[in-house]
Amino acid sequence: MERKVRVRFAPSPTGPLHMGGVRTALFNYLFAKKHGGDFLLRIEDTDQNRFVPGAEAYIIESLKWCGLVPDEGVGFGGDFGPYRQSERKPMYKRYADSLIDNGFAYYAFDTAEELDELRKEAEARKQVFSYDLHTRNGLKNSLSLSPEEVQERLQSGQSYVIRFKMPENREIVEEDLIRGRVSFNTNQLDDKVLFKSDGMPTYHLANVVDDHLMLITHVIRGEEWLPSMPLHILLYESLGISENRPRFSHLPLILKPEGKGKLSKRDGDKMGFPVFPLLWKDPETGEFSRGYREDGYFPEAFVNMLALLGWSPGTEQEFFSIGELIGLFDLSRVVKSGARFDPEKAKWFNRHYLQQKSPDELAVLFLPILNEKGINPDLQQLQLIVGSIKERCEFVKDLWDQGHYFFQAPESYDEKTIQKKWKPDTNEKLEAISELFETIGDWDAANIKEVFSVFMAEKEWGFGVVMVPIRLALVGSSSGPDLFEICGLLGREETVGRIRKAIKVIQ
RNA sequence: GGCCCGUUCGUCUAGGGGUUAGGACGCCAGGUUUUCAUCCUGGUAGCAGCGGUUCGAAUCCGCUACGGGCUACCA
Repeated sequence: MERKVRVRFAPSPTGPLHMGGVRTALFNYLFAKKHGGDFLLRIEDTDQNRFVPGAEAYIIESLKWCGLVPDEGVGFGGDFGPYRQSERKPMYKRYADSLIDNGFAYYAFDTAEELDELRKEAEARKQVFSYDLHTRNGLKNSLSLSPEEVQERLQSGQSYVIRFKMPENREIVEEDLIRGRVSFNTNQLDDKVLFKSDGMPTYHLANVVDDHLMLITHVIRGEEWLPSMPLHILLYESLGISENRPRFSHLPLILKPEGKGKLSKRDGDKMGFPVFPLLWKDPETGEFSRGYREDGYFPEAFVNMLALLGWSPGTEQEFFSIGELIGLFDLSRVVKSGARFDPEKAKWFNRHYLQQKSPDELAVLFLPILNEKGINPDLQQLQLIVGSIKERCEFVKDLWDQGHYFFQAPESYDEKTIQKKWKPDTNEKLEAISELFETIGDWDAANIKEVFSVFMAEKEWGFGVVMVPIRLALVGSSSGPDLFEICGLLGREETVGRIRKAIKVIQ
């Protein structure tokens, strides 16, 4: 019988979730939903030293914002809990003991200081110390020490770790669902710690045990885990649980927009883009890191952008709803090489999703920004304004930059435009136009344009010489939507008032 | 250093023995907008290098170079 697909996203609560982590969650989610399976959230908090308060809640909120809601996990219930590894602590020792009993693992009594010393010595000789089949017999462990001494140390409560005894000269070959055949020789691998002296398992043990217990069918994780895949495979084998063990897929990393290495928080700070989904306040330093949500990105845009970073459906389609992504997603189409992140393209995606929204929707999103400035516009009027300026915007907050003059008369006028377009007779012409405007019957864009055109034709004035000055009077600069539309939206009184004010102020 | 993974326009990618090597972002130009932005049209630009296999290689193989990851009682 085919097992139900079950995948997990398993972050550590050591800080805010990185956008690379969000992408890993996304690909897991897409894969699960594509196959009618389950998507779980497991919190891997086995390192008490690196625990950061608030990080877990941040992870959960980030997933929710992106619409990647787990079927099971911390905060979401489920039958395979607890889903926080710290709460599963008692389970792991049993597995570690079984490994010892069957000769696949051993106790090691070397202190962290002793090992540190060995590493330093090796470094001095331009070598790298490795706890492995070549060195383990010369170190303090249950392989090198007599059984009596091991018993004695154990009984006296001396602290120890449990290490995996890496077998000699075995070829571990695995078919990675993204990379294809990957192989390792165990002679190159070291004896990893599985169980720490504080009684907690390391990632390797906890990960394998939990994936087994939670019936995980596919492990989809970042490429940084590829080197430990043979260890994990051997662990399943040694634990006698390899029959239904998961298949592996290793995702390419997200790289810096420029320069070397993977994308880091620093890059965002330096180049002015968020690296995290949500705003984060470091509980220790109080330092803030910007988030996509607070920067004004729509979750659909963020998810769409992330989906295409390292994956492509093979068509020329660029915009996808989450439903389309689920339908199209395929691990074999994930790219193998690392992807440089392009903040410009992220903005482009947001522009697209903003343009897709109706003026009503945008007006609702814009309203809080206006309220904060003490402006309480009529909602219907606001929708009209938004409709005329939205195509110039990438973010909701751009609506203010593009349309502030609808709510506040300009305080100053663009100096360059004055120099270029404000001629000696401009004031005179604008006064004539003000008088004209006062006589117009229906004050709407089409009619204003009509009457204005007739007037201009009669006077034989060129449009260019008055259009820009009027715009300057109304807006303060030389950009914006159609001038008559602005006049219509502003209303007759405001329009004429602003023109007359400009006549007074300029020249 | 060792091990593993990778390499198509500046960037994200399609293409997996015979293609004018396709699309998107960016950039540039033209058109529209009597402004600016949008929008439309066009353009720019790429198979890392060298060997091999083959009638034929971006595509398969090898080497080199370059990039990335791992090499903790971190995940």
